Amino acid sequence: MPHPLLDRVATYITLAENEAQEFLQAFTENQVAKGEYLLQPGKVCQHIHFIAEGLVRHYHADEAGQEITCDFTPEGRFLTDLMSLRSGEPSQYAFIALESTHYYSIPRGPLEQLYAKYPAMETMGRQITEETALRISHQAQAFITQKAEDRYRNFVRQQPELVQRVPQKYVAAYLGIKPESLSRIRKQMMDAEKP
Amino acid sequence: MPHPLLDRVATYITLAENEAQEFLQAFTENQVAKGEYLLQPGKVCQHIHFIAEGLVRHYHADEAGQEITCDFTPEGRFLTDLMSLRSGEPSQYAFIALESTHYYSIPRGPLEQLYAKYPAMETMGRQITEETALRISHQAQAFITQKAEDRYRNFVRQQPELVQRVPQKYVAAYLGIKPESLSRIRKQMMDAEKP
DNA sequence: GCACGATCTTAACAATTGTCATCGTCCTTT
DNA sequence: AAAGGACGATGACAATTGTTAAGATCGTGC
Repeated sequence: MPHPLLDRVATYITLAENEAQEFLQAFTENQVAKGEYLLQPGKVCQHIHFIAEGLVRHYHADEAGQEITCDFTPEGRFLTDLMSLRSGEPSQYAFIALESTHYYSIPRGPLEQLYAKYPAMETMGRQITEETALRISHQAQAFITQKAEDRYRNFVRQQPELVQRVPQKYVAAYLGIKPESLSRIRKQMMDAEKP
Repeated sequence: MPHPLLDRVATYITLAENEAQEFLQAFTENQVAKGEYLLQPGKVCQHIHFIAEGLVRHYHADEAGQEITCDFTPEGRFLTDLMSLRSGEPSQYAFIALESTHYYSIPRGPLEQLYAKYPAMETMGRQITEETALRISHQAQAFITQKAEDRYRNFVRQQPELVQRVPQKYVAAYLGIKPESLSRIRKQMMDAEKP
């Protein structure tokens, strides 16, 4: 029987039926409504989550207490704060649902046990971490080399669904600009399209 | 006998003497002069490097063919392009020595063999990858939330040695601004200090 | 030592983005 | 239906950074 989490795992490694069951059983199944937290601000991140359905916004509060949206996780991707997970200290981030979200969670301890028992799973974990690092790295590149309009164009091109699903003020925060600036950029793009 | 690479490994895992020797023997020892490449542009990255002494600049060429400095690796840190290493495709990056650099390199194959033989080494590899991801993530955060002057202040505070060792035009590129802008920012900071 | 090129500084002006204030729309709640 | 609030659009002005050009300084090689 198909399962979104096992489908994703299958893209990395092949598990025997009993291994797949043991893997799944280490996870809990959860559901949050729009506006509810997967990780509350100031709490310790103790799980790795897999988003089966829905959309999550990552943010953190800077020194001035401002919310800074830094990423979105839609269905099909993993989600955690590696720093907090490893150190056990409170996370600097919060995860909040932009849509009703269905997800699976595994605590660090059981995950480490699976890693120890099945080295292939650790290999998978390392690959997922690497991919996350690459995603973040690519985003950082974009910030260094591109101006806001180019970042927005690329965001629209690379994740067109998200443009529809994410309120513009969060898109603006993700792009590192103010909502007014995003409005201005969108207008310029509209004007340029239809002279 | 102390060895910079084993010293670094010892901060993650404890190796038996024979394991340490097997680990070391999988590496080759290398030396490049200032201005020489550890990874030439357009080549496949086939190794993970450990910088024992020296300083390396990472850059990549964007669509317009411009060099974009994205990071520096001083002595004591690991260095690779995970994307190219994993895919076997040409790297989008180049690594070039800013100073005479002494380093150790291990190809992907032997590393994977070590991972398979000693799961603790894979654990270490995963941790190093996570740390790299966190470093990059933190840098991306800084770009989203801070203006250029703040990014420069933090760079000076966090890596004061590098400010001395890296030519300013590369610092500017790393900060995502033009050399002229960095000059202006430095002047403003000097003026503010000594009125 | 000298000359050359690379690097850094400085200044004026242009482009981009931020800030502030206002307005309209849509949605929710009553 | 009315009131209120969140969201987005718009415009004027300020702050930041880019662009261009010129000159100063430094190091390197001849």
